[in-house]
Amino acid sequence: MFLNDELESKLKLACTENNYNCDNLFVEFSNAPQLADFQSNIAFFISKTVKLPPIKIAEQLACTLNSKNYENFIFSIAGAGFLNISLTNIGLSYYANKILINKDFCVKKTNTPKLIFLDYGGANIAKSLHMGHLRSPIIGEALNRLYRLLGHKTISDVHLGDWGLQMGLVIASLKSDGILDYYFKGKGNKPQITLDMLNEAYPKASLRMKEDLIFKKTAEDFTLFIQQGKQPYRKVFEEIKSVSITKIKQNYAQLNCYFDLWLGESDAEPFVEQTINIFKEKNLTQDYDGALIVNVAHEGENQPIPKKNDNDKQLYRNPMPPVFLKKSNGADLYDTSDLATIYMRNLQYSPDEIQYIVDERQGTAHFEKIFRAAKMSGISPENQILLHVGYGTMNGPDGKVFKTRDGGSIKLDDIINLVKTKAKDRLTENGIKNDDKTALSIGVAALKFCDLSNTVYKNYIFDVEKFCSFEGKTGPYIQYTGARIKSLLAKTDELDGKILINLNEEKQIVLAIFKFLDSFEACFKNHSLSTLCLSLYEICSAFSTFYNNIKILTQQNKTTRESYISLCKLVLRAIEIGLNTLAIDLPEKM
RNA sequence: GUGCCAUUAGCGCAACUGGAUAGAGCGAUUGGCUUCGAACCAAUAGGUUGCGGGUUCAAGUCCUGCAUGGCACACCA
Repeated sequence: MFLNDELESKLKLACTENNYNCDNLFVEFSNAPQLADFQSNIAFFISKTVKLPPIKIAEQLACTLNSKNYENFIFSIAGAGFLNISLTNIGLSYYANKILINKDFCVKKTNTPKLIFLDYGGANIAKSLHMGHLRSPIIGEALNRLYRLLGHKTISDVHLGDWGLQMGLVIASLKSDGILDYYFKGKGNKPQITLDMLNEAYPKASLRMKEDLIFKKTAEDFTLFIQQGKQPYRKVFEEIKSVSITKIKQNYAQLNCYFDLWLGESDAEPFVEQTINIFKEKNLTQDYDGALIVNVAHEGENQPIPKKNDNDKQLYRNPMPPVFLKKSNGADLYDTSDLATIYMRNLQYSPDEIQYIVDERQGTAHFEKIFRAAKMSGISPENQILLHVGYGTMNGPDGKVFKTRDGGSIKLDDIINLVKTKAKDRLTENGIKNDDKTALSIGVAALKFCDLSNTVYKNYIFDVEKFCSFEGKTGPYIQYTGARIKSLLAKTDELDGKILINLNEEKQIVLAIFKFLDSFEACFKNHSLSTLCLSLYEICSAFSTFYNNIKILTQQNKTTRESYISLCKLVLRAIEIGLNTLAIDLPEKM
């Protein structure tokens, strides 16, 4: 916590003076805010080793502490043995000013900066982005910014899905429709491959594959040909890739998501052979019906369960399937490219940590085995952290993965247009001169804040209404508070004054800012932005109360007026830092 | 079948290492714009934290059993 070091050292001193052991000493925000601002439960711990009731111990500590006459704090006791700490107005004012003039807003930087490699986005080439692609870039971008704010270095890679069977499927489908005659038969003019063609081809091919085994085989062959660099397959692949990337970049930019690297699975291809050789040299590979596998199961894992009927699928106790380095037809797989990618990243950047922001469903089992394989082979050095930040699925009202009525998924473009239109209507309704950029930033704020407010690993119910709701605990409410402060500050040119806290309304703002500063650590630890979202809301809520009850610019007393204005600046700065971390814009007017 | 995750107010969600009377938001009811921006503020109602046992001074939180739901489980990504 922001005041932890200071309060804990005071408490430690008091413990020492009373000859108490101060293990387990920590200070937290009060659970009974009507009684105090902070609390410590140290007396409960001390009473385990000392034969005294906790309340007596708390009393002694409070007495010792109060005898020091600290001007910023008052200590008291309550309940069974809580040691309560309140800030005086002098204390509140002191810290408010300290934060205001600090260039980092007193955001605690890390003592051990790391190089963190982030893998998020994960769009697929030849497939337009849909609802299922929302969370990874939103969460990834926010984590990226959080890490940098805390003093870490980061590299972000969009890691496009451009290397699997999907590519073979799309090309096989386009070819059978005659679109690729120029490449395959040398007939006609070079075709302009469009996004619409790709969007149509993939689902069609995907369906066809399930019934048409010859087509499936063709697609698998094509996939292999692309991977082998055979023409014209490779050329068509490159063509499709460049068409897709343009569109994907646009989509991500609308969400304020940017990447240092625009690499894909295919970029690890030059490292595949070396990667596989490492496994072979260490005798980690096995042959499995012509496929090349690595067994990563530990003792007792992946035990086959006897089948009831011969036709049943083989199931396993404590499932932990092997890593597949090569298919029996010689093609590479998801596993192969992920391992080669780790090898490549370590060769080029050797990060301290690699984080994958990937859907829990497709990630949990997969990354566990990939990480095991990477450690077994030494592709990932022992001290490198490999982490899968798995996020929950967006479910429909039935609790299952969200599907539209026709069984499909909503396109990302449609979602963005929806929230943007809704925001635009609202701007017009309020008589504010508006442009597409502002409308987009408000709509996207609603969407992103809604998503980031949820605990990252939990599934949540996708609700269109909620995604574009602008009132209450929402992104636009935060933006609105910021815009209102900006507009107010534009009306005055008074110099900054010292913040002097007197009113409860002011106190609540400062306490909310303490919580805000505290939230970064929790977010870092949990790889989740929900605590930051909440504390940002609490600042805005406290400010709105203040704003409604107190007249700022017309305040007669100059010192008080200047203090109010500085308090506004303090809040605005918090909003700016918070929204910037979440990668949400702050419009001038809305 | 095996494993992982979830279950908290009408709804969708919070609750920091186990701490005090489980919290805001939406929705509902009510009040507040002649005053710095009403995407706002204030107030009221709303709970046996899925069920049972256990550990503890203290359990939504830890352990255990059960119920319900979701997800994953061999050459898709």
